[in-house]
Amino acid sequence: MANQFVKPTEAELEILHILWSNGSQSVRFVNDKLNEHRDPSIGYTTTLKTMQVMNDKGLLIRDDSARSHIYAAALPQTETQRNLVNHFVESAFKGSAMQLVMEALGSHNASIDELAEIKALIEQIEKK
Amino acid sequence: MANQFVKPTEAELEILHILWSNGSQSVRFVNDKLNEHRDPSIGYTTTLKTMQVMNDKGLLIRDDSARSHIYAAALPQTETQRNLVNHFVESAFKGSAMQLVMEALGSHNASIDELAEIKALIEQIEKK
DNA sequence: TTGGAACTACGATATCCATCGTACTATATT
DNA sequence: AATATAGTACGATGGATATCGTAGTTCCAA
Repeated sequence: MANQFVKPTEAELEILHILWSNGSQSVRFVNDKLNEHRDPSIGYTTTLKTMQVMNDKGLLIRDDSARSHIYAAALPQTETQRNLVNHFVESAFKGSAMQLVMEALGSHNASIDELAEIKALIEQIEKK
Repeated sequence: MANQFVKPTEAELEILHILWSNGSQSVRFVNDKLNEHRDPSIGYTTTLKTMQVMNDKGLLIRDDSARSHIYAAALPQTETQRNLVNHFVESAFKGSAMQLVMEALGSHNASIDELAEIKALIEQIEKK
């Protein structure tokens, strides 16, 4: 049992999304991104503190060789999302992942291309 | 804006599952169910308190005409799950429900029947 | 070379969540 | 009737989360 999953909080997940999309970045960058579409805005030290906590939890990796520390997500996006889905399926759907799939398919708009992609994935699974 | 979604916590969701599966029940029943597969067990007053809070939040409806109060889930399971999926898609997948579908399809085992059911649903969506 | 801008560290706070203990009340048993 | 049993009400607590303020440090620019 190497990696025990640490579930990020909502605020932490937002920060992870920014780092996944933009690569390793400073607190300043992340805080600015967070506040791009937000009112009231989040204070700089709030973001700093959160990222320090995330570093302690092992969610982020910090490079403190320069004056301004640079943070990176410790796990890739897909792996974290897989863990989150596992947890969510358990708590909200009592383990029935397919029920979740049906719900997500049903009440959200899917494009033609997306539907085709999903059908392809299903057929690939069926071939096994 | 009639019904503002109240997101149940993990503990509350467990209680909701019990009420969805078993219909309206007393605190005693719910607490016993919760402890069926659990060690250490949860104290009776813990469950009582949680259900009282859920009643205040509007997650449960209480019939207190008898000495032992009877609680029911305020919303049906499917509606609550739809709200939870909406929230989850936003926070974990930045709104991309289809990415969630792919993830859930990919890393969980689906039976032949379930896959067929999903394909049928997709075709139904495509016909629109 | 010194004063301000930008950065980190960290303590403090308010709120929420899960949990429990105690006090009180109503019913059931002897 | 007296006592035990089972229920409700509710305050208290510990831990996590999100937030911010203050103190201290480093660097650059006038």
